[in-house]
Amino acid sequence: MSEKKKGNGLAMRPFARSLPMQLLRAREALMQEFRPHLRKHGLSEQQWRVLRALAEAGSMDINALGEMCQIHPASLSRMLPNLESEGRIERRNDRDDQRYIIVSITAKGRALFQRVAKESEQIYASIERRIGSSELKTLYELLDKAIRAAPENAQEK
Amino acid sequence: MSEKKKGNGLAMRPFARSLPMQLLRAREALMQEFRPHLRKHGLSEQQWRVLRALAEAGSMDINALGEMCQIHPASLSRMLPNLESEGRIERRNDRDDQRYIIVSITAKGRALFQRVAKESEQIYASIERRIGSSELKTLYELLDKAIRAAPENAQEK
DNA sequence: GCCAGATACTTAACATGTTAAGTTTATAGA
DNA sequence: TCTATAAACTTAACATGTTAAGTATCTGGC
Repeated sequence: MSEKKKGNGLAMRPFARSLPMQLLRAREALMQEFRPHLRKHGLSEQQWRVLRALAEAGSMDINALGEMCQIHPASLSRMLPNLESEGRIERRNDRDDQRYIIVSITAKGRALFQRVAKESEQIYASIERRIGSSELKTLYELLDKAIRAAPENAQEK
Repeated sequence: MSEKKKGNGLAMRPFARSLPMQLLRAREALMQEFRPHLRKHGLSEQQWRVLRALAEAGSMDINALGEMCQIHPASLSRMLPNLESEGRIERRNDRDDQRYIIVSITAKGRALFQRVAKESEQIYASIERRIGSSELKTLYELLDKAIRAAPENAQEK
């Protein structure tokens, strides 16, 4: 309103051109479609990520699971006892190094995963149709590039 | 290991091709660079979004602020009293409709915004160099498309 | 073998995300 | 005007995000 003309008077690009913000917006827009579906199965977004990671990659220690799910080990320490008491995962100490906790998915957990996966894929297919298969591929490539562009993403260590 | 060959035996595309997951990964990778910077100024990621939104768009009611910042009104109800007691924002009731709370940034808040904005832009410029200006532009376009592809993003209502 | 430092995880404290219920104010219709 | 409904916000409860501190275990050097 009372800005002269020197850019926007803000010394900063507009909020809509904040990459973290747009990534958040895009993610929230997508999750709006998935959340009710997960909720119907009694799963939080984070619990679903854990089941999915374990179903795909097998048993893992806490740090590896956290990296794969993008969930902090401290959060996992709180979540995993619940998932375990519900019989969806198991935890055991590593034989050779007692510091490590090895987490794995149970048969019950895998059965749940299969059910949820089926419906999730349908939602995903719908999203892919709307965005376009080619654009989606490009989007993945650019996201990968942005991830790799980070200073030290500590992929392995 | 013991999978036959039917895809990956998972009835689901790999985790790395989950769009919400890659959006989260990319966002986390970027925020790793911004968070220490914000922290240095005593701002949480969410507090910074609020200041930025108010600096850019002027005063707003809670719902509009929540939409712009992607922060739930319930979370804002908890955050805003803190920002207000620190003298960074102000709240007042709408004259014509007492249900609305109008939030605005103070001079002190704006001064803080300007300081943080300056450094943020430098970090952002570094990221833009690494990703590439052209790719970044394409990335924004695809993110916009993904956001618009959502069923009903309730932009206005 | 012993000890300092590193590693993996847990716990605690506080902020925020998420949902549901509650409160206040406004609006529309009888 | 009165009342039912809706809208905007708040509060509460619980899960998760985030950081720092704490515990147990391991590793390497003496």
